[in-house]
Amino acid sequence: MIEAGPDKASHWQVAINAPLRCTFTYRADDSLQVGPGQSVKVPFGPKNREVTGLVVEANTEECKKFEPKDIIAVAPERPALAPTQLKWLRWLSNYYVYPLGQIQQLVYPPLKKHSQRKSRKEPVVPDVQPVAPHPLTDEQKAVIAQIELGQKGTYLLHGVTGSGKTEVYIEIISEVLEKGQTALVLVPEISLTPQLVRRFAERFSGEIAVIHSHLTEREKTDQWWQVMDGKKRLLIGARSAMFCPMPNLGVIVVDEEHETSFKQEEKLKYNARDAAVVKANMENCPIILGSATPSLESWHNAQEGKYKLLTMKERVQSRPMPIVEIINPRQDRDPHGELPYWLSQTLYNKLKSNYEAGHQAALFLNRRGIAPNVQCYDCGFSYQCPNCDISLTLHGKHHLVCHYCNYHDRMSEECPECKEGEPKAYGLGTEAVENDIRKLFPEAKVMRADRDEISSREAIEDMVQKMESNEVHFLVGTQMIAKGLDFKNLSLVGIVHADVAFNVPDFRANERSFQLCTQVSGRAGRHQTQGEVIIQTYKTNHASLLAAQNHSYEQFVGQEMEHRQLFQYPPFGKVTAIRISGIREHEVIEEGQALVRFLQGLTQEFEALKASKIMGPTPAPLSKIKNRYRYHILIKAENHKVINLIASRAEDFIKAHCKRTKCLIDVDPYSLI
DNA sequence: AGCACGCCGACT
DNA sequence: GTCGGCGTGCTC
Repeated sequence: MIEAGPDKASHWQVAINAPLRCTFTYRADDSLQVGPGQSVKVPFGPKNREVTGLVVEANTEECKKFEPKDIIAVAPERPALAPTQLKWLRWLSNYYVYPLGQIQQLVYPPLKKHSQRKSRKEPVVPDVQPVAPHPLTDEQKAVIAQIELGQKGTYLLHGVTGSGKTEVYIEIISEVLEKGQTALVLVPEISLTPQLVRRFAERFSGEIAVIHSHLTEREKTDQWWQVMDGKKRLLIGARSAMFCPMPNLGVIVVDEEHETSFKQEEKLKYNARDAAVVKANMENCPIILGSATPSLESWHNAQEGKYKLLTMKERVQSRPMPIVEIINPRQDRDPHGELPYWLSQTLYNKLKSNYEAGHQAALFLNRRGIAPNVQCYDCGFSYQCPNCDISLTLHGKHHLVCHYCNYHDRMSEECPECKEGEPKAYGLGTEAVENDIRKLFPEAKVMRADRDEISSREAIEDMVQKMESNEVHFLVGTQMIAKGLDFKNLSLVGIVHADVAFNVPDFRANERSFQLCTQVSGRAGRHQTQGEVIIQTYKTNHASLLAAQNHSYEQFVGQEMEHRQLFQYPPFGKVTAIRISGIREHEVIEEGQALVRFLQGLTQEFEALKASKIMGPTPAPLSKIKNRYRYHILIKAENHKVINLIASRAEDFIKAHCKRTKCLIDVDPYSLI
């Protein structure tokens, strides 16, 4: 009875949870309910250890080379995936050159369905009283009217900060839920605060599930099942939530679509925004990408007609945009030399009058600690990390830390090299800014928000609560305070040293500094008061800053597109990075060179690949981290099809020849550092 | 990833 | 002599 029935296959191609890109053939007993999309347990390897696998498709041809093993069982608590979900996973596997069997692990929650223990923790989704919808502005109504539900379509919602994008999402989602469908909202992890969840909960109480990485495994599992079982129909989550299988999906929203944190940098190096666009298309539902500063990729797609552009230029209740001033602190010193060197007279005056008027101010600097470098005046000695190619950052009075491997050292009184000079701190960090502000405003409450101060979710809550209740006068922080926060009494924002953002060897540096300045200044004066923003920089004529000053996305995008086109960078071409690292530098170089030679041979061999470029291996800007030397190979090509062809051949070559180094393929990389 | 197989140094 | 280091190769 080995013969399979006419309508039921007995042999299946199964993707295994192992770093293998090929599928394996298994036989299913008649008693098992096996089909494509089903999770199964199979024996694998010489000891027949039990691993999970994903049934991809029925096996068509008999192969005599091996005897297929039997599928042990259908995996418990793993409902079979819908055809569209399976198709999407296969797309991810192919596009990002990553084994399907390992992607499968992202689809299911980490624990068993029901726990015995009762949780004493706060519920993940707050219990709130329903609130009536805000009246919509004409612009919001116009945008909503253009979004067609029930069919596929990608919409780029470009709305200035404070234009009320969230109200648009809420309106669309309520229509989708009314039709009995489900909705997925993806937001950057950092902005997934209870404030945001509460806003949705006030409109859709009892319908919401939330998934992000700060939940416990139990909480995550429970939320996951609520969605899979159809008990909760609106899922709000960070990028990983998009793997949760949602029945009858009616819309996807990606808020702050330009955010680089949508790109996962490890394992499956996917971009959640791009993957969401593909998912929505496969599910045949609309997707809305929202941002005040759209990524150049999305903007380009809108210009090409692939995405439909929706624009909101007005802030709700006609609140004015903040006034932005660009100042060179070197040319705006206080005449008596009493202010810290980093603080311009103008910014100080504004901080002072703003404080005296009873308003809050925020100072932004994208660097932690007291100073990023400690050097000896006499001999030039500088404290370096022994494991990484970077100087140690000073924290507190004499505590030195490496921000990459957490190496600790203590700063000595005299120079460890020449024994004569005295080590001195160079450069600036949030801790130093905080100290200086405390000295300048001894009566004021100063709070610092960076990774050293705010490490947990509760700490963010605490910070938000203290800001909302006006317990804080000055907030000093990094990235953390740039995104999504909305404080009524915050009317002044200072960007302490904007140069940090664009002095990075990366083709997206300009884009990032424009986004940063725009997003940070969007924090100022969102309510009654006129907001003010001071950008301190040594490059007062930097084009990205001027565009941010004018609140002109068009101005920025025009000049930046030219630059990208000139160098064939995205969105005008596709890039893939291969990151090579190893303990011995010469091995990294040798294997990298071998890989480059192979790929260059490949591009010359085939006519279709002639236009693509293979560059490197070049040392990464951070050439050593945790005692591993790091090199890059960059592949540039005109479209993804070519990239994918080269990348999959690279993958094969790496498997066969790169034995002494670790090689990772990063399709559409976000950081080249 | 895991696990076996195989080839060399340093131990009871 | 053999125990175990990890380089190499395979997994339906």
